[in-house]
Amino acid sequence: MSSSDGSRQRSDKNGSERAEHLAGLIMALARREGMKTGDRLIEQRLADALDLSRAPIRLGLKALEAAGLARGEPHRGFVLAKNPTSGAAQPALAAVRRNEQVYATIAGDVLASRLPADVTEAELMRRYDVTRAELQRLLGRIAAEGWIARLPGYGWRFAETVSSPEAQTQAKAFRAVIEPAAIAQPGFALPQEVIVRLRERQQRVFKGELEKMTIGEIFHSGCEFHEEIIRGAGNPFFLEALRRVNSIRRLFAYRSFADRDGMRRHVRDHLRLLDVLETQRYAEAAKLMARHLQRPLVAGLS
Amino acid sequence: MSSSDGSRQRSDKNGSERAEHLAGLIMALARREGMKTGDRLIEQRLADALDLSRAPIRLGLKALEAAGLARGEPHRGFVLAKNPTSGAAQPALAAVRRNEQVYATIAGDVLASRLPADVTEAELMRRYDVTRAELQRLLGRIAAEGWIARLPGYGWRFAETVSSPEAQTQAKAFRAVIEPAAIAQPGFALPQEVIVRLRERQQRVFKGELEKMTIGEIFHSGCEFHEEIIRGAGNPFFLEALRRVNSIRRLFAYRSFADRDGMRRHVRDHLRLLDVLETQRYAEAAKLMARHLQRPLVAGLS
DNA sequence: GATTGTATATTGTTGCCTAAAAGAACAATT
DNA sequence: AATTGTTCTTTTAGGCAACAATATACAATC
Repeated sequence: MSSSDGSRQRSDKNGSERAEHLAGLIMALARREGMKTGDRLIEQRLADALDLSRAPIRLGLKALEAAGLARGEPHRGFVLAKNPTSGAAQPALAAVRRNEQVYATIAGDVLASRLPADVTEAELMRRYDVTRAELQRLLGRIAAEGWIARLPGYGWRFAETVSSPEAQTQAKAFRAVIEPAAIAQPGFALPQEVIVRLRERQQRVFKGELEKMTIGEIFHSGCEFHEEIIRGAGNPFFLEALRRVNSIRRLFAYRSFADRDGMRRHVRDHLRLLDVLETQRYAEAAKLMARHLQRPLVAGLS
Repeated sequence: MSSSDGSRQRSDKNGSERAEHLAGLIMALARREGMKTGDRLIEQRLADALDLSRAPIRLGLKALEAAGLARGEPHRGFVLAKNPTSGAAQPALAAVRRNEQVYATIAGDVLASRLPADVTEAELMRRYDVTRAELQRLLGRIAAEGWIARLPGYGWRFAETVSSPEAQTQAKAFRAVIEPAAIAQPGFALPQEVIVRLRERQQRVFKGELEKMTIGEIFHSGCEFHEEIIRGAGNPFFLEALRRVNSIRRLFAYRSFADRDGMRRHVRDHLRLLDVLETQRYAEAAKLMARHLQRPLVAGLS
């Protein structure tokens, strides 16, 4: 990609890269929340949602204003100037994606077995042209996702989980066990407001917005749905396990392409499931979930 | 504990601390493997088992010799001079444990909710009197075990998983789902040699060695048994999920005390399970496992 | 009363450097 | 043929400085 002369300084160019990144995060959040032009962007609200303080949020908002996506007036805060799903919002979102590039590249290399199981940090720094700090943050994240682990001595080792070609099937088999079982747990319950929120989002996806969404967003939305439901078991181990599987499934998702029709059917499944859950017929819901997860893969989703 | 004047330099004293640690690792391995006085300590073998190279192993062996636990002759390598389960071997093992102290302290504080959910690195450095590097390694490990996660901004957040008082029950409920399900998976199979190895170890524990083992070792042995079995499903997601649960259960294990009788019954369950697995009656084995996991808690083990 | 603007303290990052640890290759020994 | 002893190179860790990002508290404004 870039130069190979070892100079790897942070390309500060003109605008702060960090600010653009933050702007992207805010825009992505706005999209997820289904916000529209004219909606207020309240600092504290955003800060809470993104687990940050107001200071970085403010940076992002200013960058958003500079990009013409938000309008701010003194003492009155910021307001969305463009619809987050519109074309104008794309560049800001791309800033986030660019930040994910190295991650995605590594993921791809591991999936394609272009990397040995054991690697050293220096090797990775050279290969992907990143600083040690960037790499370490990245490795930390990957480690948390569970597909790399530190060796006692030097270096890291990739989990076999990921590179194996059966991983996708195995992930499905695993989910087919834990998700229905979670619903069938004694204390399972899903608050009404959660059901409402989930239904609303699924319906929004169902009619209309599907076409505008990226694969990443579609996938993310699906994960959120399932995670929200498994949370109802009140047992964090189920949630954790699903999260982990999903973070690995996401790696595959980058490669699959969208099948909009299959996805429609998929979302319909979700809506039906919500109906059953609402009436607290959990045994039935568990069966429904099991069937849902046994459906043939739709663009790597489920 | 130690001084509070902020001076926290690596106390090199006389002997290298690292070497003692390595010696402890070797001794612990020798115990696990059931080695006896006179057995050879082959460098490459040890290096492979501990995922290290020969250089650090050699350091550990020298430290072991200095402690009188191993005897070495030129060009003939090292030989165990004491039985690893004997009292003489205790100090070396303690060196490893000392290294775990901070980890255990943090674990205890989290379990007892003496720490807030969100913490900063500086706070932890002050509280536990460790350098940043030590802390980062520790946090990395804890993050890999899944009970802390980095926040986007400053600081870290502990998972609710751990601090909740129901965690133990929830871990059990989760295992009661995945372990039998793993055995019931279509392609489940356990190689004969694995069964033999597991049976051998369980029998060794059953008669005799139980009394000599520490709680940590007993727990470790139990985990290994279950992990080895779930591995038979050939689906790494099951194994990973169990590993993660176990690493959290280990935190509780520090607090529970051993009930030797309950453990005998427990090991008997294991042996019976192996018998059924050997004859490939997997459906039956799955049921047996389910029952095994529903037994009342025995000193936090199962 | 909620939200924004601003100032300040705290926290984490980065780069540089030296030292120490680990890995790899090969010769020597049994 | 396997294992140990030795040497050499690569890789990581530690500490410290300056710096950048973040959090927090409080005043100002709507």
